[in-house]
This record gives sequence, C-alpha cells and structure tokens, in this order.
Amino acid sequence: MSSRFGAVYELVKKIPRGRVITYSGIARLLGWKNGARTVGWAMHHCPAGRGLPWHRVLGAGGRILLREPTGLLQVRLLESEGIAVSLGRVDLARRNWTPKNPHPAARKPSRARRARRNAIARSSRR
DNA sequence: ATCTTGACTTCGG
DNA sequence: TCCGAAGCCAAGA
Repeated sequence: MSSRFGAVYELVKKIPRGRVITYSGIARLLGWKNGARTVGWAMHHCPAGRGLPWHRVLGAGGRILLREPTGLLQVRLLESEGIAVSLGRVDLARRNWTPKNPHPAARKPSRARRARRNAIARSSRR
C-alpha cells in the first residue's frame, strides 16, 4: 500500500475506544484540503486483521455510510464500546475525537466556514 | 497522460 | 428529511 494511506491508518489506530472521527476530519488532520473521499478510498482498502478500529470512522455529521452487511457490523462494534447509534448516526458533539498534536498543515476553519458547519450540525441534530 | 472508481461532502430542491 | 448533482482526490488500469 502506498505511503499516503499509511498515514491514514496510523491516525485511525490512535482513535481511543468510545470516540469517533469523520473522513473529512482525518483528511483535515493530515493537511489534505478536500481529501475526505481519498480517506474513504484508503479505508476501503483497509488492511484486515490488524486490529484497526475502522468502525470509529464515520461520515459527516456522524452518519454511518457503509452499506449492508458491513454497516450493521459497524453499528454493532460501536455499540459494543458504548457509543449510541440512533437513526444511523452518532452524536458527534459528544463523541468526536481530536488528537493533541495534529498535523502542522491542519488549518483552523475560517469564521464563515465555522458558522456554516454549526448551522449544519444544528439541522442534523433536529 | 487519461479515465474510472469509491467506506466523501455540500448544496439546492 | 431525503435525493440528485456537482466538486474533489488519489490509486489503478
């Protein structure tokens, strides 16, 4: 597998039990501007049997994006570590994880972007 | 170099 | 809330 994907796996490996992160979140931490889709690609090729907590990676808004039957497995794994999943989504506000030392290239979102994200979070919580 | 393929995200209706 | 379209990115062929 290529080097870039390795970085994704390294990060995923650090997600603690009971916490989750999103594809875009990973991309941001790695300094990739719009690499969410690429992270998804990496996860699709996720090396099996290596104890990677792949189930802690969710779509924007804490949504479960995987199709059956894998999606069901993911929900089971999440619930098995105390993470509630209702209507196919997890409460990101409470469960989202951020490492202490993110990649230096990771930028803080602009004020406008932050406002927009909040609006989205609000509507999806509805 | 070009095209396809996703475990993606956001916006508009 | 749900759906489709468009934008994006890197790996593979």
